[in-house]
Amino acid sequence: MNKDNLPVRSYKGTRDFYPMDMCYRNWYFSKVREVVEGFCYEEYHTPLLEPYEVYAAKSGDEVAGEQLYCFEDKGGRKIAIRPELTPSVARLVAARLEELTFPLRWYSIANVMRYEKPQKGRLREHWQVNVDIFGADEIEAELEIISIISRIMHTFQAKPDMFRIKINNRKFFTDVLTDVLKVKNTDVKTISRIVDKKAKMSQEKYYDWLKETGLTQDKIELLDKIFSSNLEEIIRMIHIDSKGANELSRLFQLLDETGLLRYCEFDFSIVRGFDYYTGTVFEVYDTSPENRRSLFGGGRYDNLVSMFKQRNISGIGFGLGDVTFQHFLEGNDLIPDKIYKSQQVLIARFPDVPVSEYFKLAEDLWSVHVKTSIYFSAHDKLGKQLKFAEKKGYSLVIILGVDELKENKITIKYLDSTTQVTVKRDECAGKIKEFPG
RNA sequence: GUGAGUGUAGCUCAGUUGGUUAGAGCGCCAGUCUGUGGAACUGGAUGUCGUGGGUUCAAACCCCAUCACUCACCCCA
Repeated sequence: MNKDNLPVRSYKGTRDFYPMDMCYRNWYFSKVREVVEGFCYEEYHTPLLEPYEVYAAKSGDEVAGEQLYCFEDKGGRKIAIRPELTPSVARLVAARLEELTFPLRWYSIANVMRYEKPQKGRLREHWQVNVDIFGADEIEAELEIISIISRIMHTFQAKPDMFRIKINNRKFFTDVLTDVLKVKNTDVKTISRIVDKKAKMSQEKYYDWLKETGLTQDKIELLDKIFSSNLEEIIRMIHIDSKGANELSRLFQLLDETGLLRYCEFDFSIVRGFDYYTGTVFEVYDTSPENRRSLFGGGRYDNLVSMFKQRNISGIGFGLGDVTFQHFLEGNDLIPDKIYKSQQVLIARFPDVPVSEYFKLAEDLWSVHVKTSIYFSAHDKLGKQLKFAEKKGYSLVIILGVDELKENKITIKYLDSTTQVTVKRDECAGKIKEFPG
């Protein structure tokens, strides 16, 4: 082994997709695509690179700062690799604001990168399905998004007890904090950060942190009471007319009426990291403790398009990450074997038959869309060629030796059994088409 | 960036209180079998024991450093 050889591993936190991995990925994406296109969503695609400023303003400190891959291009422009898709799609919408017909239903499947320490369910590069609605202020847009999520889960045969859609509302959260807890507007963000982490830290640490922000003991107790209350009870605690409360109760009413409520629950601790969310926020969790990270995350954002244009258009959408979702599917044994596609026909070679004969045969099959390849070495023994075919996952081997050539026949050998059949050359394609799969 | 764990054949791993030539299973290659695969049997190849230093008569094993990977924290899909 040469020490000077380059490493074969992919860059830290990124994955190579070998053919087998692509079988899975294509299967997974095509199922998601089928669902969102069923809801009349249109696909778009944006560049991997965006101007740095697109993320600097709205994405949240951590993602825009530490986790952003950014550099100067040769012209001295500050460039970032996208850490998420939402600002890009907002840019697309803003650029054609005047000519687009709203509301828009758009989706994209693309890779994003964040500079972080790789661990279970979190890599530096992952593939994300991004689904958004632009220009629909109605709560029905929320309903549609939740409906798409549940249908995606249903498409993968996920049972209701395998996942939970946890819903909150940023406006509601702020109203509760400022009205019920009398927290200053400027402290809402700090407290939302702490609340966001509540589930992942110890009780003591949680209380200590809250105290540091200036929350008194009775306020902390009140916050605990809020967490142990259901949505109706919290709404009753508010004295002002809360738009967020109205949105939430209307949404849950609709979820109930449409039967989607069994997948959903109100969760006051869901606030989400991105600064741009303004209304409904939600995350989807695997109920298995083995896979603790959120599968989907999203919400409503009112001010993202206005970053690019004076006029504003509201948006709501979600991202679905492939890494955690794969863990979800594996953990629940929801990946069928049949997604790993096999090859179809291998044409075996004999040294005393000219290769042009084999090409003629192959062309007959290619022309009727039978996946076919010709063995390269004419001198390998038939046994070796069959072993190769079996290992590679071919279903059929065509045998055309001097005997068959003389009689203008070929032999089709079925690899999943021990049977074979000899037919006339011009019946070959038809016979193979009869073979299932 | 902080903390913990793991690094031995292509893969999964064993390797005793430090003791001669480094082990297994799977996989790979060849043969038994010159026009018939999966099974069986026989044989074969493959290791800077992550890297560098130290302790010792002697290191895969002990110590230090370093790198890589994994997990957790932070943040997020």
